[in-house]
Amino acid sequence: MDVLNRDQAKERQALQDTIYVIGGKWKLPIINSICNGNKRFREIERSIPGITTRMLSRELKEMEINKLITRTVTPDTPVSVEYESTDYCKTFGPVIMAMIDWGIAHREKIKER
Amino acid sequence: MDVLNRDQAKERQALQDTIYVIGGKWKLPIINSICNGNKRFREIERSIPGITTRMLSRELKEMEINKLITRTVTPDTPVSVEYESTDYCKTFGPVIMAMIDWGIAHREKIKER
DNA sequence: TTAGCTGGTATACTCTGTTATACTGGTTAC
DNA sequence: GTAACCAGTATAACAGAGTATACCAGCTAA
Repeated sequence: MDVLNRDQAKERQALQDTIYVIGGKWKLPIINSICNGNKRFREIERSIPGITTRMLSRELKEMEINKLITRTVTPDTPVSVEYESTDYCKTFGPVIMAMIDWGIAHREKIKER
Repeated sequence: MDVLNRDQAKERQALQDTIYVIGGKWKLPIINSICNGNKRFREIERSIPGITTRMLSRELKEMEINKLITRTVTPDTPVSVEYESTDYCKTFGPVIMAMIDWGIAHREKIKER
């Protein structure tokens, strides 16, 4: 395999790795919501119309395991739970921004017709 | 809804639009492969280990319908089929690059441990 | 002539992401 | 006391993305 093909394979691998981590319908919207300052479960839920409590619960758990977010329980009355994005999570910033830009341009393009 | 929230809703919508268009396991790797100069069916197939002819065939059809790629048949003997990315498809460049960058950094990070 | 390339299609199946709906236990407000 | 909020869990079912395997017709090089 020559240098060019080695790079292509590496890039394909990297692309597929990323898809593996943030694939699915909800992970990026959740990350985006939390990065926008939403901390509470119901707050995040409301910020993403269509998501169910079950999906949100599952995704948050998985993302906590993968160190993308932290879950902090404050045992006051009433108990409050706060989710926050880790620095690692914030490295998705450029990916999310690129996708937002594309989505906005896409809508503009459709509107034009 | 105030200005800030309107923006958040717009960004979330754009993000979800993009996920809708390029979601799934194979679309971005296929786009990337074609943008890297692979034109022939088997060539693309070989460049993406693990993909089946069925998935590749299905995705290529859908992407052709959505004007992301063109399919050109040259009726020589033997018949040759060439796929090429459209300019519209190339607008995914920044998204793909951001994801490749993330994937590479992700591997580096894992290697470190 | 037989093996292997091309560009796919056909059939059947699995799997899991996703949805739908209901429910819990504790707290606060009216 | 009852309605509504919080942070979820439980159960069941579904749809479709993805896999596995075989096969086709036409061509070609050994």
